[in-house]
Amino acid sequence: MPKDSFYTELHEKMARYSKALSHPARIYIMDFLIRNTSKCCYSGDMAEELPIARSTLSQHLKELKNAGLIQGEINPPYIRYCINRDSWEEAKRMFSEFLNQ
Amino acid sequence: MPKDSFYTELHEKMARYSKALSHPARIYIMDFLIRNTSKCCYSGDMAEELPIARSTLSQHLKELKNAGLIQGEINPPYIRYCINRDSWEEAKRMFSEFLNQ
DNA sequence: TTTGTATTTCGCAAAAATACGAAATACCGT
DNA sequence: ACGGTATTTCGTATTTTTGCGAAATACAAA
Repeated sequence: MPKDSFYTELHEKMARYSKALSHPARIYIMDFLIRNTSKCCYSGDMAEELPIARSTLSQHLKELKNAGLIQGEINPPYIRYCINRDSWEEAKRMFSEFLNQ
Repeated sequence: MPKDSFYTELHEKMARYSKALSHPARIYIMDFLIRNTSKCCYSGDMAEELPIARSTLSQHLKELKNAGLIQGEINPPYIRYCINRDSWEEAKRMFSEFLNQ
């Protein structure tokens, strides 16, 4: 079913990525994951640094996951999060084209 | 008064710019303004293309203005909008650093 | 001074985002 | 089977965003 919208797929996608990054906690999380690609990044690692409840952090992680920017590798009871490289590359490309056109 | 927040100025700013771009209509507007730097860009020009009420468009313009991304040159009854080059350059720099770190 | 034009502001309603604590989940070690 | 641990989901409250039409604004032209 083709997207029934006035806006282009590109515009919708840009807006979706932007929205995912529109909260300082989520910027923090992405920053954390980017700077620690080698480390295991558990929810708890970030929860210790961030001044928000664990359930709230969990929601932010879910939103980033829904936007496709991150993924969680389940290893109960831990969940190791990391950047979704494909989406991240796409986001990079789109932002860079948009910003530098 | 120093910002009393856990997050850095940079993170706050990134989130603010992202939020400004978190709606397809606002992506559309920015795109329009970027592609028409030579033209006069009146609210009405965009209102004719966008499938939203003029008052709604006006609100989106206000948000982009509040985020510092655009500015309006008043020439009643017209208002000519354009990219705020300084902020735009800053946003470019910040996004590119963030995305490519 | 009245009329017209482009745009914004106001007032409101509906939807979405944000946040928390409590409860649920899912596995491990004992 | 029973706790212990890390994390998520649920229920709920508050705030913010989005959207519209009607009214207001501000100037130009007649």
